[in-house]
Amino acid sequence: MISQIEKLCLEKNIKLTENRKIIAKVISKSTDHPDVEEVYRRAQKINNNIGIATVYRTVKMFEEAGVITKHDFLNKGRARYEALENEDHHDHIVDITNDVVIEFFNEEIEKLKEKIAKQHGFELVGHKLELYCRPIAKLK
Amino acid sequence: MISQIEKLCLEKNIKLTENRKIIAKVISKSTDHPDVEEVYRRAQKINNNIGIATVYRTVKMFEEAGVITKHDFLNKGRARYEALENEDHHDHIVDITNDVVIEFFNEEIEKLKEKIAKQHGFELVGHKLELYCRPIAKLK
DNA sequence: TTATCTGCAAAGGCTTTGCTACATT
DNA sequence: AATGTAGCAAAGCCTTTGCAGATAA
Repeated sequence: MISQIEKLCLEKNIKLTENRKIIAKVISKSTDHPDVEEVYRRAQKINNNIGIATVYRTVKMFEEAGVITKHDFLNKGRARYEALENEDHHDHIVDITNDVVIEFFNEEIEKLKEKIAKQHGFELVGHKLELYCRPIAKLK
Repeated sequence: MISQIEKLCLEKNIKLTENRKIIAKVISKSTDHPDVEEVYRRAQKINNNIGIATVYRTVKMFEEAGVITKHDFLNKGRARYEALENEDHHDHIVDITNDVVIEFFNEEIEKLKEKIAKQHGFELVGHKLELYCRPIAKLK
């Protein structure tokens, strides 16, 4: 089973070494937007010879090639990564109580972003939308 | 003329020393979301005895008190600040060609943010929306 | 006086990079 | 053989912090 990351790497002529395959696999299988330390930890379970510098170099490379996406939720100064699966762009709700990230997609927001950019004389090339939230307390 | 920052500090019982007044003034007068180095440079023109540690301490304090707002446009890992004037919340268009930041407000987006949070069972407590754009090339 | 603030330099956290050995073509 | 890759440790960048002197209430 080839991951989306590996597929994109092939398309973009990024050589997939053993280490890179491991890192690609770890990120592909993660649904929790792990940071570099966490990717490193998970990668080490597969091959404990891997160095953290390699993880840093690889995620940077994947990100610059547009193969994975980088986030810095809450401006914490610590990068977190996710694979970008197919074309399904999405935004994020950050549950600040439980430190959990939830993905969502909203067509209206997508349209508004384009519209606003255009109104100001710009072409939209990227964006960032994060909603910081607390779970609504359930009443008994 | 008392700035909005000073006013908020009074309300929140933040002691306004000479240095803090200078920093408040610098940020109040800036429309370009300066980073710490830049606030420091501008503050030094007013009093060249001020240290950069004081700037770091002060902007952090102002930010935690909700008196100014911190950004990290494009995840560059460098904080930039702006005063929050009255209640006029706004989002940002980042012109990546000219490295200029433009503010905008869109009522529909505001409503959608609330709605999306609610749909997912959350209460919205904050958010971040940045549109990364390029100016549309003018045709002759 | 007592608590707070400030400047400086040192330390911290995350990330990048120089170097040398290693792997792959 | 030649080019690119990896691990380690060192360096870099932005930010925070310990400390001692200065300031303010």
